[in-house]
Amino acid sequence: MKAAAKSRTKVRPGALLADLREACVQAAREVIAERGVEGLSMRDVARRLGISHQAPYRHFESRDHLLAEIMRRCFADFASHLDARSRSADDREDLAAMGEAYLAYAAAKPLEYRLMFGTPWPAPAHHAGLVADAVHAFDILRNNLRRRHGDAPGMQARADLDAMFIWSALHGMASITRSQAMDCLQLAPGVGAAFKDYLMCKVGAALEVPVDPQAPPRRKAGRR
Amino acid sequence: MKAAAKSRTKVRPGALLADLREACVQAAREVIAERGVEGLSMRDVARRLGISHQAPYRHFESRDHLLAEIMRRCFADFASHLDARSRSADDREDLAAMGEAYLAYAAAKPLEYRLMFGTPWPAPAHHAGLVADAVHAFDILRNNLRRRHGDAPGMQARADLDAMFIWSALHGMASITRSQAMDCLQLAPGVGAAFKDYLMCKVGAALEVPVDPQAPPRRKAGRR
DNA sequence: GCAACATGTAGACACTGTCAACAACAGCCA
DNA sequence: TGGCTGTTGTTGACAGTGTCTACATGTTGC
Repeated sequence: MKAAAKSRTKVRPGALLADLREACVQAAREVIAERGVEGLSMRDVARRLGISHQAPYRHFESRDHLLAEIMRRCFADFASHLDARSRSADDREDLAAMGEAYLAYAAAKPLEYRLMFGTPWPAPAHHAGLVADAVHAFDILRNNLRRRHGDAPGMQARADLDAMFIWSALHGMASITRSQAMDCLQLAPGVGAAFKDYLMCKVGAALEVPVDPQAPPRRKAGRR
Repeated sequence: MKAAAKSRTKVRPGALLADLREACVQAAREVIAERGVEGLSMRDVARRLGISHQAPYRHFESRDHLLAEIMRRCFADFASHLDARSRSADDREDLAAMGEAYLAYAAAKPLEYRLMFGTPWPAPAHHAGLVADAVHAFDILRNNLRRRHGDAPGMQARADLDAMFIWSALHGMASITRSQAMDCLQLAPGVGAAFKDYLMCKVGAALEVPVDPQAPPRRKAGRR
């Protein structure tokens, strides 16, 4: 044990820092995978690595700082996952691919998804360069819609509204699916399987319909 | 102190149980309101009530059981809030009123909303009659849509799909708004204010559009 | 009156995050 | 070569947590 640490430091000074920091992050991700975010404990991380309970504090100011670092990586991973979607020249097809990629990520990595979008951000997250990756992911969506809506005045707001609408539907579906609430609702047969495609269709259709946000629909006959 | 307790038990045996149980729930809700769900602690509840740290355990098996009881009340409160919406004979108007009520509740009681829909349910929640209230709230929405779609075969599934779509959009918006993620995104001016009405319009429009969930839109020209 | 029961208290245990003091070691400079 | 300084890791504390056990007290039913 001690000899191993010694040889490590002899071979490459400073490597121990990087190694242990990285090892902490990996161990923490394992803990989260096994017991969820709430089950993450600094002492458990240290125990898994066979180091003292205070060693991780040399690399992370607090538990929340460790969590923020993990969240940062999740956002970067998520953004690059969206970037790696199958591209299409057609903006509508590209948008659909984005939606599929979003939901696929949420389904494949539910813990990471919940970490990013389902838990309140710890305070250190706001100072960890984490927001940049989050905004980058959103901009992938936003830029697609800005291309569609053009640069006319007011159209940027329209694009942002569409982006927020799409994000709401996707995030809502991802959250609801993850929560397994559907198991309690005794839905009609086939609903669970068809849910995703149905939602994507509805969202796509909603984007094609011209909307005047000032006038609530079918309140009065006048169209404007 | 002791005299008060004595007189209480003298007046009505068993009242002390109900009193303290109720007091625990109220104190716990205060803690949650002040420090969030994560900050809820049995010992803190006891301290606020001036009782020993073990007294609450006479009325709640564990912290999670206390939390489940609070969640149960939240769901009942939420369901009755939806029931108390301004009724309308027109199903579409009624649906809109439901959506407004849903979002109003999420905005007015963000902590309760997060407790119900944003945190993983503690194990005791599944055995606390809590699901019934949750399903009741969902049925308010589902019944509206079943009226609209009729009883033809397959139409129940369609109604459930619409319900899930609507819930996704509403829940997504509520979550995103609550997370204050919009503050980071540098949205175009007015987007924040218009978001809710825009989303409601889009959802309403999407419900009017006929959708064939089998065929992804604009993949091929053939409509069926 | 007495036994059974419900309720509340006190003390312990293992666990947590985090602070403070200490030890080992690297690199730097005289 | 030797000492100084800063980094890294260890050890030991402290206050906080949920929960188990043992105990006290007061009420109810026979």
